[in-house]
Amino acid sequence: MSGGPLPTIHEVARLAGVSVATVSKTLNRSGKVSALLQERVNAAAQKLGYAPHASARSLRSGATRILGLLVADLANPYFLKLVESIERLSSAAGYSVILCNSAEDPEREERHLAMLLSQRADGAIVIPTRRGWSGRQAALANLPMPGILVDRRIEGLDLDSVTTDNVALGRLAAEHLDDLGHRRIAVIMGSPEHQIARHRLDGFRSGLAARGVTLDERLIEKDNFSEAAGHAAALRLLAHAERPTAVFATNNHLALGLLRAITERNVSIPDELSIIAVDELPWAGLVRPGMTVVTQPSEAIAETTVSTLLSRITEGRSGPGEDEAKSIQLQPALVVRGSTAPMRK
Amino acid sequence: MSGGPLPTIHEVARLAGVSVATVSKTLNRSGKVSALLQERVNAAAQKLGYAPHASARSLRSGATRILGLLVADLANPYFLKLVESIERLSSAAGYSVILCNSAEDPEREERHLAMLLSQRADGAIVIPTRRGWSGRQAALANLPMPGILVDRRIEGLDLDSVTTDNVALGRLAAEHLDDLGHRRIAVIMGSPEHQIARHRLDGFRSGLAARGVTLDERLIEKDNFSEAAGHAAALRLLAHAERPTAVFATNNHLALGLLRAITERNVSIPDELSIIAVDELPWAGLVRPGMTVVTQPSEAIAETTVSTLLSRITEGRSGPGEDEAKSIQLQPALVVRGSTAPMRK
DNA sequence: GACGGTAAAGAAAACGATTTACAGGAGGAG
DNA sequence: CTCCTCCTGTAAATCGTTTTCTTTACCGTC
Repeated sequence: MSGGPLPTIHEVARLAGVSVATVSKTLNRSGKVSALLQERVNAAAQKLGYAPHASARSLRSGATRILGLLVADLANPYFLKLVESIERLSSAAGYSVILCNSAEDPEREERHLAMLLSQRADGAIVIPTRRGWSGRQAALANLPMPGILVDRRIEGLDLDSVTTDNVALGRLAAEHLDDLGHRRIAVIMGSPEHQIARHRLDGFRSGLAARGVTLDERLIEKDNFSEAAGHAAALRLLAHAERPTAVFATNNHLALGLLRAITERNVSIPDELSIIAVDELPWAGLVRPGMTVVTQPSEAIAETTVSTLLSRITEGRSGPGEDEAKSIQLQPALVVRGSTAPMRK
Repeated sequence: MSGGPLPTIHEVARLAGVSVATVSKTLNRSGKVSALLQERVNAAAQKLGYAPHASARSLRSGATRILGLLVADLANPYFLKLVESIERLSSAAGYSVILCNSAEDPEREERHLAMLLSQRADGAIVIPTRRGWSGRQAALANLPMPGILVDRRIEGLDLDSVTTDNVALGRLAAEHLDDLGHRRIAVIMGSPEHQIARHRLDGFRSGLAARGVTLDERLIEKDNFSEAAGHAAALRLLAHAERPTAVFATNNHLALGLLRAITERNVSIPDELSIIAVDELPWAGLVRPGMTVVTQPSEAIAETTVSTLLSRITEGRSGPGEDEAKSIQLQPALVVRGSTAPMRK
């Protein structure tokens, strides 16, 4: 917060006694410059505290080295983890990240996309909002820069995507509970309109079916993804005539609601009830026996996302054969802790 | 991810049958353009899907409409809340936000600052790392754009800052516990080298002193800010010969550790022990009687930060009288829930 | 009818970098 | 000695805007 105008490449050139072209070549390690002049140029740049003007550079070169990161919901701790990893990886690769939060609002999402277009970001990483994509796929499909979808896919949109294999995730949870001998199993699934919830439930159901266990449809609680919904669903389940011996909560908000109901009703975990949830959470340590969870590979997802996007950017969609959108699915993992236990005979 | 090169202002001008200057004036609502031509220009821009090239615009106009947001630790939920609010407010004011996470690493912080300088961000919002500022204040002081510090201040640095009044925060907690009649009170303070922790403790101590209560120095637990440190400190306090009747945890990681210890030792809250912490937390609902907390006014802090920075940007540090850095402190609030109760006689 | 004033539109000069195309000099071959 | 070829370094064009400065046209007034 001081100092006059910043030095330009001309002043560096003058101080070093060379032309601006030589300065540019030296700083970008492109073209041939003798060692002597390189020395002089670097010294001059250092002395003046020269920082190249990114706008001027991008205007001429056509690349901004900026990535747009458009997140559906920053408050979601899982997305936050993705944001953190993506920022770190992009930054390490020399890209800056413009962060946008759409807060599940399609209108904000659209405004942010327009802004990223104006900024001529070199690429866009998008966790799309849940709804409002019916007529708007064009907005993403027509993006003039490479784009990639994370965590959520959009049906009928020809764009790279990286997601968790949510069917496998459901199956993993199912197999664990079956291994422990549970038969009366409940699921708090969230909104049935949401693709991810459906996949997790499908995987869970088919996982049980493969072991010869049928999921009781009356023990599937459907509503939305809020903590309140999870709480209400859990209370209904606990009031059942034949109380389930295990519960699978398909999302962390739901799990939080479930835990609250359990605390209020003084249900003992895992003696009276086994519970399994999705994703590690900061407060997991609070839950006494430790939460058994199925985790999404967030770091791997971030890595795959960034590297896939960057190669699209550098390759410039050249080969006409390799041009199809990739749908990458990564595998979840089971982490067993104390909140699940063998069913008592 | 398609379409050829983006249309430029020249193509809009040609389609509308006017000069580029007229297009520019129309789109920026500056200068005089007849209604007829405005109509034609807007129609042409619309039809071509024209989006002005931000780099070209900034190069000429000198303003990027970009703010840098450099955060010491994205994983901290309190900072996350600030990030969320700052992004929303900036976006509403027409600014894009480049997000940088230094992860408490001074080196990353420095690299990010250099990047923001190169990008010619119009302003920088910085939550500085805890350490490593001894010799580096210059890096911030010499920033050529307006900058503002949030949450943490740096001694001897002439820069605007917005923080919580942490002395008041400590006092608020003290008065509440005194109102309830507690006398044997413990504090888990975190690192004594950290200014914020010291302020909170000072406020707490003087708040008690003003009521004629002396804080027992042996009940002040000092270490670092980790969950593990909070846990260890809590175990020591619970093992005390004369166990305290109330505990103040000055930070959310510490509170988490405290809660874990309490759960493990089966201490009943608030019957055996009253606890008070800092900041609302997503998992607060899990704690049975509800957490009594002193909250920092995060939304107000974000608002003040953004508006102060934006006015510095637009006013361009003109008036030589009003030029001094402002240190703004905002007031915390007490939220009483079930985790604190009157001391039993 | 000449003149001045005003408003609207356009021509052209920046902004600060990259990049292309060219110039100059050294060195070697014929 | 001349010609050709590298090899460095430079001049100048260019990217897409904004902005300044002219130009043009129109109108009312004397």
